[in-house]
Amino acid sequence: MADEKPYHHGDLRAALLAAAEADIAEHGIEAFSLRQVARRAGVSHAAPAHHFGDAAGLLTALAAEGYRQFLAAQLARVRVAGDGPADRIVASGLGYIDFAMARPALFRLMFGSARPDHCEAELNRAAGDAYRHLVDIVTSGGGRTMADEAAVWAMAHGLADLLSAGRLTPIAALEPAARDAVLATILRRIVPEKP
Amino acid sequence: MADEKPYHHGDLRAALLAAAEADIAEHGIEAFSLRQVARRAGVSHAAPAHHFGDAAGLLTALAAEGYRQFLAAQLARVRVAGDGPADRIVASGLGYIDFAMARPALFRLMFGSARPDHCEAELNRAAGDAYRHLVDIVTSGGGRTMADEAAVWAMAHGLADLLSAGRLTPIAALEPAARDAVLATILRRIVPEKP
DNA sequence: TCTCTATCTTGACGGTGTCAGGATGTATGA
DNA sequence: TCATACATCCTGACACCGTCAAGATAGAGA
Repeated sequence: MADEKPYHHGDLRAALLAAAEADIAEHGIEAFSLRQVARRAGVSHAAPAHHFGDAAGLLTALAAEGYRQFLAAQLARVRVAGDGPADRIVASGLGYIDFAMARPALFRLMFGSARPDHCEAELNRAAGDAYRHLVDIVTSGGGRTMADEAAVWAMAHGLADLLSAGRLTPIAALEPAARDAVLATILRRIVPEKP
Repeated sequence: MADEKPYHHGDLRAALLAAAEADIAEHGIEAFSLRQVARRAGVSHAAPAHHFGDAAGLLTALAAEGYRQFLAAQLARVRVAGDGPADRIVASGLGYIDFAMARPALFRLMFGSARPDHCEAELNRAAGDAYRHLVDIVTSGGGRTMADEAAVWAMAHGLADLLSAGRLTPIAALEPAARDAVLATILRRIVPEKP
């Protein structure tokens, strides 16, 4: 009790991040408003500045958290996939697409927006971790060249971006199991040939 | 002469479109400002409203023009490509990527922004023309299934999006001829097999 | 020449991000 | 215990933004 309106929020930082993601999920990144997010979290319009500096700081922190969950989505798929190197590449691609379809606004913030500061240390590290996972998966799957890596990344990213943007509707309309099957077939096409 | 500051601009509509593209190319779509564009074109802050209604109207018209040039970039590559069906698919993909790398801000406006009204008639038609070209190229290249179409589109789009965003730097750093060779190799991997 | 209309300007309104300075709790240390 | 220091949050102000209404200007047609 006694929590009707405590002066100190408790965990305002986390609340603001959650409010920001809800806001961009509802209205899109273009309509993002720091004051709107503050209202949603029930604090004054200048409260976010103390935790994030400015609007770019909040979106940067949100994108960094996004990259961590993005990597987790890929690892979750890999964990339940077969042991073959091709299976792991396909599974990782499906995780890539899972995340993009489940959190389209966050995905666009990470890959299609200039508002986060992509040079900031925490965001850079989170994005680097995800990239290193990609390289590991591809090289352990027999990939040798720069083209192998680019092909796998671009295929997963292209499917994820188009699907999360509401294109490729015939595939997006499939039920999950059938959709996974089609996407796995496509992803398997560009798995580097075993030597 | 007598053009020091004519009250009537002459072709303000075209001037505003050019100013808008220059603006988003310099500062990104997120920093787009209608007043800034008006200043760049040398007119008052409310002048754009007469031609485009509001900011979304201007960006919608700009995106529609972008789709026309996007299709033209693909056709230009196809025109100088070999006659084989696979050659035409690869050429179209290279044109897709050409456009994204040459006009990254415009590409993002078209594919990664919710500010244009993607339901508006002119934009919808221009985007539909580009999509129909894709389907034509794929089906004439032996594609039969929904997966064939999605695979070609996603591969070209993934490469284009990543390259235009400054990722895949090892490929972006190559000189044009070498880059084309690498990209063509990647694109050829997903060309549907001849029956 | 006179009027009509498209074009552009001016001025105002509410909303936004950011900054400075003040208010309010919480923790520290005598 | 209590006073001081600090982190946290609020209030108020400023310039900028998009949009609307109303007025000024120029060219076109009668």
